[in-house]
Amino acid sequence: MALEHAILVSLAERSASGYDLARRFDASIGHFWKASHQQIYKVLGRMESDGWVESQVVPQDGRPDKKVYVITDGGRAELVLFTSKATPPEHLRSEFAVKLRALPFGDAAAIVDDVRVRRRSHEQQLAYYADSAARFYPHPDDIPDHALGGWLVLRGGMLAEQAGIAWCDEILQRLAGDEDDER
Amino acid sequence: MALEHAILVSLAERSASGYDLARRFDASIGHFWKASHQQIYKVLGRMESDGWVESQVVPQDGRPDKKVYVITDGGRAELVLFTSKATPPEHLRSEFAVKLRALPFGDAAAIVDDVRVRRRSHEQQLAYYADSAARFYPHPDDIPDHALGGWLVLRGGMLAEQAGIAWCDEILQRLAGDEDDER
DNA sequence: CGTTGCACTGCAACGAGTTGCATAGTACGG
DNA sequence: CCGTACTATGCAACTCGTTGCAGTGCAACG
Repeated sequence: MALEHAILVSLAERSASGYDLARRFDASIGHFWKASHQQIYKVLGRMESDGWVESQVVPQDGRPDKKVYVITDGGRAELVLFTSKATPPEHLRSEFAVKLRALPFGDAAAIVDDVRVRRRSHEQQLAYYADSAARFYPHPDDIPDHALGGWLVLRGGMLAEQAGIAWCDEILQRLAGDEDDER
Repeated sequence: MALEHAILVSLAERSASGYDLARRFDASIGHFWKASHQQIYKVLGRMESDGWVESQVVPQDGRPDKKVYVITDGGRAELVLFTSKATPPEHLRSEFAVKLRALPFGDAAAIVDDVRVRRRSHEQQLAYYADSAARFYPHPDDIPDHALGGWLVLRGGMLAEQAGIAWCDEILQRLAGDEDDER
Protein backbone atom coordinates (compact mmCIF):
# COMPACT_ATOMS: atom_id res chain seq x y z
CA MET A 1 0.00 0.00 0.00
CA ALA A 2 3.02 2.24 0.32
CA LEU A 3 4.16 1.94 -3.27
CA GLU A 4 1.66 4.62 -4.22
CA HIS A 5 3.17 6.90 -1.63
CA ALA A 6 6.72 6.13 -2.61
CA ILE A 7 5.81 7.10 -6.16
CA LEU A 8 4.05 10.25 -4.96
CA VAL A 9 7.16 11.31 -3.04
CA SER A 10 9.30 10.62 -6.05
CA LEU A 11 7.01 12.63 -8.32
CA ALA A 12 6.76 15.43 -5.76
CA GLU A 13 10.53 15.72 -5.95
CA ARG A 14 10.48 15.61 -9.74
CA SER A 15 8.02 14.67 -12.48
CA ALA A 16 8.93 11.54 -14.36
CA SER A 17 7.81 8.76 -16.68
CA GLY A 18 7.15 5.22 -15.51
CA TYR A 19 10.48 4.21 -16.91
CA ASP A 20 12.28 6.97 -15.03
CA LEU A 21 10.55 5.95 -11.83
CA ALA A 22 11.56 2.36 -12.33
CA ARG A 23 15.17 3.43 -12.61
CA ARG A 24 14.95 5.66 -9.56
CA PHE A 25 13.56 2.69 -7.71
CA ASP A 26 16.58 0.71 -8.85
CA ALA A 27 18.88 3.36 -7.45
CA SER A 28 18.16 5.43 -4.35
CA ILE A 29 14.64 4.93 -3.01
CA GLY A 30 14.57 1.39 -4.22
CA HIS A 31 16.97 0.22 -1.57
CA PHE A 32 14.10 0.67 0.85
CA TRP A 33 11.21 -0.14 -1.40
CA LYS A 34 11.68 -2.32 -4.47
CA ALA A 35 9.28 -2.22 -7.37
CA SER A 36 9.35 -3.66 -10.86
CA HIS A 37 8.44 -1.57 -13.87
CA GLN A 38 5.33 -3.65 -14.52
CA GLN A 39 4.04 -2.86 -11.10
CA ILE A 40 4.90 0.80 -11.40
CA TYR A 41 2.99 1.14 -14.67
CA LYS A 42 0.02 -0.62 -13.14
CA VAL A 43 0.00 1.56 -10.04
CA LEU A 44 0.51 4.74 -12.06
CA GLY A 45 -2.63 3.89 -14.01
CA ARG A 46 -4.60 3.49 -10.83
CA MET A 47 -3.17 6.67 -9.37
CA GLU A 48 -4.15 8.59 -12.46
CA SER A 49 -7.74 7.40 -12.26
CA ASP A 50 -7.70 8.35 -8.57
CA GLY A 51 -6.65 11.85 -9.54
CA TRP A 52 -3.33 11.78 -7.71
CA VAL A 53 -1.26 12.26 -10.84
CA GLU A 54 -1.72 13.50 -14.39
CA SER A 55 0.12 12.34 -17.46
CA GLN A 56 1.17 13.86 -20.73
CA VAL A 57 2.71 12.08 -23.66
CA VAL A 58 6.02 13.64 -24.61
CA PRO A 59 7.41 12.80 -28.06
CA GLN A 60 11.16 12.38 -28.19
CA ASP A 61 13.43 12.00 -31.15
CA GLY A 62 15.63 9.01 -31.47
CA ARG A 63 13.58 7.42 -28.71
CA PRO A 64 10.08 6.13 -28.09
CA ASP A 65 7.51 8.58 -26.74
CA LYS A 66 7.35 8.83 -23.01
CA LYS A 67 4.42 9.47 -20.72
CA VAL A 68 5.45 11.98 -18.10
CA TYR A 69 3.52 11.94 -14.84
CA VAL A 70 3.03 15.03 -12.69
CA ILE A 71 1.68 15.04 -9.16
CA THR A 72 -1.66 16.86 -8.72
CA ASP A 73 -3.03 18.81 -5.77
CA GLY A 74 -5.00 15.69 -4.90
CA GLY A 75 -1.76 13.76 -4.85
CA ARG A 76 -0.12 16.30 -2.56
CA ALA A 77 -3.12 16.19 -0.25
CA GLU A 78 -2.84 12.42 -0.15
CA LEU A 79 0.82 12.71 0.83
CA VAL A 80 -0.08 14.97 3.74
CA LEU A 81 -2.77 12.53 4.79
CA PHE A 82 -0.31 9.67 4.53
CA THR A 83 2.25 11.35 6.76
CA SER A 84 -0.34 12.37 9.32
CA LYS A 85 -1.58 8.84 9.89
CA ALA A 86 0.41 6.53 12.16
CA THR A 87 2.45 3.92 10.33
CA PRO A 88 1.14 0.45 11.13
CA PRO A 89 3.84 -1.53 12.98
CA GLU A 90 6.10 -3.32 10.54
CA HIS A 91 7.06 -6.83 11.55
CA LEU A 92 10.27 -8.40 10.35
CA ARG A 93 9.83 -11.22 7.93
CA SER A 94 13.02 -13.10 7.57
CA GLU A 95 13.45 -16.28 5.61
CA PHE A 96 16.94 -16.32 7.03
CA ALA A 97 15.54 -16.58 10.56
CA VAL A 98 13.47 -19.57 9.46
CA LYS A 99 16.63 -21.13 8.13
CA LEU A 100 18.43 -20.61 11.42
CA ARG A 101 15.64 -22.33 13.28
CA ALA A 102 15.98 -25.18 10.83
CA LEU A 103 19.59 -25.70 11.97
CA PRO A 104 19.08 -29.02 13.78
CA PHE A 105 17.10 -30.44 10.85
CA GLY A 106 19.19 -29.26 7.94
CA ASP A 107 22.62 -28.84 6.46
CA ALA A 108 24.62 -26.88 9.03
CA ALA A 109 27.67 -26.41 6.79
CA ALA A 110 25.57 -24.91 4.02
CA ILE A 111 23.94 -22.57 6.49
CA VAL A 112 27.32 -21.35 7.69
CA ASP A 113 28.31 -20.71 4.08
CA ASP A 114 25.10 -18.80 3.61
CA VAL A 115 25.83 -16.66 6.66
CA ARG A 116 29.21 -15.75 5.20
CA VAL A 117 27.62 -14.77 1.88
CA ARG A 118 25.04 -12.78 3.74
CA ARG A 119 27.65 -10.98 5.80
CA ARG A 120 29.47 -9.96 2.66
CA SER A 121 26.35 -8.61 1.04
CA HIS A 122 25.57 -6.59 4.16
CA GLU A 123 29.08 -5.18 3.99
CA GLN A 124 28.71 -4.28 0.35
CA GLN A 125 25.41 -2.59 0.97
CA LEU A 126 26.87 -0.67 3.86
CA ALA A 127 29.78 0.44 1.72
CA TYR A 128 27.34 1.57 -0.93
CA TYR A 129 25.38 3.61 1.60
CA ALA A 130 28.53 5.12 3.06
CA ASP A 131 29.58 6.08 -0.43
CA SER A 132 26.21 7.68 -1.19
CA ALA A 133 26.37 9.53 2.09
CA ALA A 134 29.81 10.90 1.38
CA ARG A 135 28.79 11.93 -2.11
CA PHE A 136 25.39 13.48 -1.51
CA TYR A 137 25.78 14.68 2.07
CA PRO A 138 29.39 15.75 2.47
CA HIS A 139 28.47 17.93 5.48
CA PRO A 140 26.15 15.80 7.64
CA ASP A 141 25.84 18.48 10.30
CA ASP A 142 24.54 21.01 7.86
CA ILE A 143 21.82 19.42 5.75
CA PRO A 144 19.01 21.59 4.37
CA ASP A 145 15.46 20.65 5.33
CA HIS A 146 14.46 19.39 1.91
CA ALA A 147 17.26 16.83 1.95
CA LEU A 148 16.93 15.70 5.55
CA GLY A 149 14.55 12.84 4.79
CA GLY A 150 16.96 11.32 2.33
CA TRP A 151 19.80 11.51 4.82
CA LEU A 152 17.77 9.95 7.62
CA VAL A 153 16.69 7.11 5.38
CA LEU A 154 20.30 6.48 4.42
CA ARG A 155 21.24 6.43 8.10
CA GLY A 156 18.50 3.90 8.74
CA GLY A 157 19.92 1.72 5.99
CA MET A 158 23.39 1.93 7.46
CA LEU A 159 22.22 1.06 10.96
CA ALA A 160 20.26 -1.89 9.61
CA GLU A 161 23.27 -3.19 7.68
CA GLN A 162 25.52 -2.80 10.69
CA ALA A 163 23.06 -4.75 12.78
CA GLY A 164 22.95 -7.41 10.08
CA ILE A 165 26.73 -7.70 10.11
CA ALA A 166 26.80 -7.92 13.90
CA TRP A 167 24.21 -10.69 13.73
CA CYS A 168 26.21 -12.65 11.18
CA ASP A 169 29.29 -12.30 13.34
CA GLU A 170 27.50 -13.67 16.37
CA ILE A 171 26.21 -16.57 14.33
CA LEU A 172 29.63 -17.35 12.88
CA GLN A 173 31.21 -17.20 16.29
CA ARG A 174 28.74 -19.79 17.52
CA LEU A 175 28.70 -22.04 14.49
CA ALA A 176 32.14 -21.76 12.98
CA GLY A 177 34.21 -21.07 16.07
CA ASP A 178 35.17 -17.81 14.39
CA GLU A 179 38.36 -19.29 12.81
CA ASP A 180 38.30 -17.02 9.83
CA ASP A 181 37.61 -13.39 10.51
CA GLU A 182 38.11 -12.69 6.83
CA ARG A 183 38.80 -9.16 5.54
CA MET B 1 7.60 -19.17 -0.07
CA ALA B 2 9.16 -19.57 3.35
CA LEU B 3 5.94 -20.11 5.24
CA GLU B 4 5.99 -23.75 4.21
CA HIS B 5 9.44 -24.08 5.69
CA ALA B 6 8.56 -22.23 8.87
CA ILE B 7 5.71 -24.69 9.33
CA LEU B 8 7.99 -27.62 8.57
CA VAL B 9 10.45 -26.48 11.22
CA SER B 10 7.66 -26.04 13.69
CA LEU B 11 6.28 -29.51 12.95
CA ALA B 12 9.76 -31.03 13.06
CA GLU B 13 10.07 -29.70 16.59
CA ARG B 14 6.62 -30.97 17.51
CA SER B 15 3.53 -32.23 15.70
CA ALA B 16 0.56 -29.91 15.90
CA SER B 17 -2.81 -28.93 14.51
CA GLY B 18 -3.36 -25.88 12.35
CA TYR B 19 -4.76 -24.09 15.34
CA ASP B 20 -1.70 -24.92 17.46
CA LEU B 21 0.58 -23.69 14.69
CA ALA B 22 -1.33 -20.44 14.43
CA ARG B 23 -0.79 -19.88 18.13
CA ARG B 24 2.90 -20.72 17.93
CA PHE B 25 3.13 -18.21 15.13
CA ASP B 26 1.53 -15.68 17.43
CA ALA B 27 4.16 -16.38 20.05
CA SER B 28 7.77 -17.31 19.35
CA ILE B 29 8.43 -17.96 15.66
CA GLY B 30 5.80 -15.49 14.63
CA HIS B 31 7.91 -12.54 15.68
CA PHE B 32 10.00 -13.29 12.62
CA TRP B 33 7.37 -14.66 10.34
CA LYS B 34 3.72 -13.73 10.80
CA ALA B 35 0.93 -15.90 9.44
CA SER B 36 -2.81 -15.90 9.92
CA HIS B 37 -4.70 -19.09 10.63
CA GLN B 38 -6.48 -18.94 7.27
CA GLN B 39 -3.17 -18.95 5.50
CA ILE B 40 -1.79 -21.73 7.66
CA TYR B 41 -4.75 -23.98 6.92
CA LYS B 42 -4.41 -23.29 3.22
CA VAL B 43 -0.69 -24.01 3.16
CA LEU B 44 -1.09 -27.14 5.32
CA GLY B 45 -3.51 -28.48 2.72
CA ARG B 46 -1.01 -27.90 -0.04
CA MET B 47 1.82 -29.38 1.99
CA GLU B 48 -0.22 -32.49 2.63
CA SER B 49 -0.89 -33.01 -1.05
CA ASP B 50 2.83 -32.46 -1.67
CA GLY B 51 3.57 -35.26 0.79
CA TRP B 52 5.49 -33.09 3.24
CA VAL B 53 3.08 -33.70 6.10
CA GLU B 54 0.39 -36.18 7.06
CA SER B 55 -2.69 -35.51 9.12
CA GLN B 56 -4.87 -37.46 11.47
CA VAL B 57 -8.16 -36.36 12.96
CA VAL B 58 -8.06 -36.54 16.75
CA PRO B 59 -11.40 -36.42 18.56
CA GLN B 60 -11.43 -34.50 21.81
CA ASP B 61 -14.08 -34.22 24.46
CA GLY B 62 -15.45 -30.87 25.42
CA ARG B 63 -13.80 -29.49 22.29
CA PRO B 64 -14.05 -29.74 18.52
CA ASP B 65 -12.02 -32.44 16.79
CA LYS B 66 -8.55 -31.41 15.78
CA LYS B 67 -6.48 -32.41 12.79
CA VAL B 68 -2.94 -33.12 13.93
CA TYR B 69 -0.21 -32.77 11.33
CA VAL B 70 3.01 -34.78 11.42
CA ILE B 71 6.07 -34.15 9.27
CA THR B 72 6.94 -36.94 6.82
CA ASP B 73 10.31 -38.09 5.50
CA GLY B 74 9.55 -36.07 2.40
CA GLY B 75 9.05 -33.02 4.58
CA ARG B 76 12.36 -33.61 6.34
CA ALA B 77 14.11 -34.00 3.01
CA GLU B 78 12.59 -30.73 1.89
CA LEU B 79 13.93 -29.03 5.00
CA VAL B 80 17.44 -30.26 4.22
CA LEU B 81 17.07 -29.04 0.66
CA PHE B 82 15.83 -25.68 1.89
CA THR B 83 18.79 -25.17 4.20
CA SER B 84 21.29 -26.21 1.56
CA LYS B 85 20.14 -23.63 -0.96
CA ALA B 86 21.34 -20.04 -0.59
CA THR B 87 18.77 -17.66 0.79
CA PRO B 88 17.86 -15.06 -1.81
CA PRO B 89 18.92 -11.60 -0.58
CA GLU B 90 16.18 -9.98 1.47
CA HIS B 91 15.65 -6.32 0.83
CA LEU B 92 14.21 -4.07 3.45
CA ARG B 93 10.78 -2.77 2.69
CA SER B 94 9.94 0.05 4.98
CA GLU B 95 6.85 2.18 4.77
CA PHE B 96 8.45 4.23 7.48
CA ALA B 97 11.36 5.09 5.20
CA VAL B 98 8.89 6.28 2.57
CA LYS B 99 7.32 8.47 5.21
CA LEU B 100 10.66 9.98 6.13
CA ARG B 101 11.31 10.86 2.52
CA ALA B 102 7.91 12.50 2.46
CA LEU B 103 9.04 14.89 5.21
CA PRO B 104 9.18 18.06 3.09
CA PHE B 105 5.74 17.34 1.60
CA GLY B 106 3.86 16.24 4.68
CA ASP B 107 3.05 16.84 8.30
CA ALA B 108 6.38 17.00 10.10
CA ALA B 109 4.89 17.15 13.59
CA ALA B 110 2.84 14.02 12.97
CA ILE B 111 5.91 12.25 11.68
CA VAL B 112 7.84 13.11 14.82
CA ASP B 113 4.99 11.74 16.91
CA ASP B 114 5.09 8.61 14.83
CA VAL B 115 8.81 8.23 15.43
CA ARG B 116 8.22 8.41 19.17
CA VAL B 117 5.52 5.74 18.97
CA ARG B 118 7.80 3.63 16.88
CA ARG B 119 10.66 4.00 19.31
CA ARG B 120 8.47 2.84 22.13
CA SER B 121 7.31 -0.21 20.25
CA HIS B 122 10.91 -1.12 19.43
CA GLU B 123 11.70 -0.84 23.11
CA GLN B 124 8.78 -3.02 24.08
CA GLN B 125 9.75 -5.62 21.56
CA LEU B 126 13.32 -5.58 22.77
CA ALA B 127 12.17 -5.99 26.36
CA TYR B 128 10.03 -8.92 25.28
CA TYR B 129 13.00 -10.57 23.55
CA ALA B 130 15.27 -9.93 26.52
CA ASP B 131 12.67 -11.51 28.75
CA SER B 132 12.33 -14.55 26.50
CA ALA B 133 16.11 -14.86 26.41
CA ALA B 134 16.39 -14.77 30.18
CA ARG B 135 13.61 -17.30 30.55
CA PHE B 136 14.50 -19.83 27.87
CA TYR B 137 18.26 -19.40 27.70
CA PRO B 138 19.43 -18.60 31.22
CA HIS B 139 22.97 -19.72 30.37
CA PRO B 140 23.77 -18.21 26.96
CA ASP B 141 27.29 -19.61 26.92
CA ASP B 142 26.07 -23.13 27.31
CA ILE B 143 23.24 -23.74 24.88
CA PRO B 144 22.68 -27.25 23.48
CA ASP B 145 22.78 -27.65 19.71
CA HIS B 146 19.09 -28.26 19.28
CA ALA B 147 18.28 -24.91 20.88
CA LEU B 148 20.99 -22.84 19.22
CA GLY B 149 18.84 -21.77 16.28
CA GLY B 150 16.21 -20.33 18.55
CA TRP B 151 18.80 -18.38 20.49
CA LEU B 152 20.44 -16.98 17.38
CA VAL B 153 17.10 -15.89 16.00
CA LEU B 154 16.31 -14.15 19.28
CA ARG B 155 19.66 -12.39 19.12
CA GLY B 156 18.87 -11.24 15.61
CA GLY B 157 15.61 -9.80 16.83
CA MET B 158 17.35 -7.96 19.62
CA LEU B 159 19.99 -6.51 17.33
CA ALA B 160 17.31 -5.38 14.90
CA GLU B 161 15.31 -3.69 17.64
CA GLN B 162 18.39 -1.97 19.00
CA ALA B 163 19.20 -0.68 15.54
CA GLY B 164 15.60 0.53 15.23
CA ILE B 165 15.87 2.41 18.50
CA ALA B 166 19.17 3.97 17.47
CA TRP B 167 17.58 5.08 14.21
CA CYS B 168 14.63 6.67 15.99
CA ASP B 169 17.03 8.48 18.30
CA GLU B 170 18.98 9.91 15.40
CA ILE B 171 15.76 11.03 13.76
CA LEU B 172 14.45 12.65 16.92
CA GLN B 173 17.72 14.40 17.49
CA ARG B 174 17.47 15.92 14.03
CA LEU B 175 13.78 16.70 13.98
CA ALA B 176 12.88 17.43 17.56
CA GLY B 177 16.15 18.84 18.84
CA ASP B 178 16.14 15.98 21.31
CA GLU B 179 14.36 18.05 24.02
CA ASP B 180 12.67 15.09 25.57
CA ASP B 181 14.80 12.06 26.10
CA GLU B 182 11.87 10.39 27.81
CA ARG B 183 12.48 7.34 29.99
C1' DC C 1 24.03 -6.83 -42.01
C1' DG C 2 22.73 -9.36 -38.05
C1' DT C 3 22.80 -9.39 -33.06
C1' DT C 4 22.79 -7.32 -28.88
C1' DG C 5 21.36 -3.76 -25.85
C1' DC C 6 18.77 0.17 -24.40
C1' DA C 7 14.58 3.12 -24.02
C1' DC C 8 9.68 2.74 -23.50
C1' DT C 9 5.09 0.88 -22.63
C1' DG C 10 2.17 -2.52 -21.37
C1' DC C 11 -0.88 -7.26 -20.67
C1' DA C 12 -1.86 -11.87 -18.69
C1' DA C 13 -1.36 -15.35 -15.46
C1' DC C 14 -0.06 -16.69 -11.25
C1' DG C 15 1.23 -16.88 -6.23
C1' DA C 16 1.26 -14.90 -1.72
C1' DG C 17 -1.19 -12.71 1.82
C1' DT C 18 -5.26 -10.14 3.91
C1' DT C 19 -10.08 -9.49 5.19
C1' DG C 20 -14.40 -10.99 5.96
C1' DC C 21 -17.47 -14.52 6.74
C1' DA C 22 -19.43 -19.32 8.03
C1' DT C 23 -19.94 -23.01 11.24
C1' DA C 24 -20.16 -25.52 15.52
C1' DG C 25 -19.67 -27.09 20.20
C1' DT C 26 -18.38 -25.76 25.03
C1' DA C 27 -17.99 -22.80 28.96
C1' DC C 28 -18.88 -18.91 31.77
C1' DG C 29 -20.75 -14.56 33.56
C1' DG C 30 -24.77 -11.64 34.10
C1' DC D 1 -31.43 -17.92 28.94
C1' DC D 2 -28.55 -14.69 26.45
C1' DG D 3 -24.35 -12.80 24.97
C1' DT D 4 -19.53 -13.40 24.79
C1' DA D 5 -15.35 -15.85 24.38
C1' DC D 6 -12.51 -19.88 23.29
C1' DT D 7 -11.28 -24.03 20.50
C1' DA D 8 -11.30 -25.56 15.88
C1' DT D 9 -11.57 -25.60 10.69
C1' DG D 10 -12.26 -23.64 6.53
C1' DC D 11 -14.09 -20.89 2.00
C1' DA D 12 -14.45 -16.68 -1.00
C1' DA D 13 -13.05 -12.48 -2.63
C1' DC D 14 -9.73 -9.31 -2.93
C1' DT D 15 -5.10 -6.79 -3.17
C1' DC D 16 -0.23 -6.85 -3.78
C1' DG D 17 3.58 -8.39 -6.13
C1' DT D 18 6.22 -11.52 -9.36
C1' DT D 19 7.16 -13.80 -13.72
C1' DG D 20 6.83 -14.19 -18.35
C1' DC D 21 5.78 -12.31 -22.62
C1' DA D 22 5.09 -8.80 -26.36
C1' DG D 23 6.10 -4.96 -29.27
C1' DT D 24 8.64 -0.73 -31.30
C1' DG D 25 12.46 1.77 -32.65
C1' DC D 26 17.21 3.46 -32.39
C1' DA D 27 22.30 2.84 -31.68
C1' DA D 28 26.52 0.45 -31.35
C1' DC D 29 29.46 -3.77 -32.05
C1' DG D 30 31.46 -7.03 -34.75
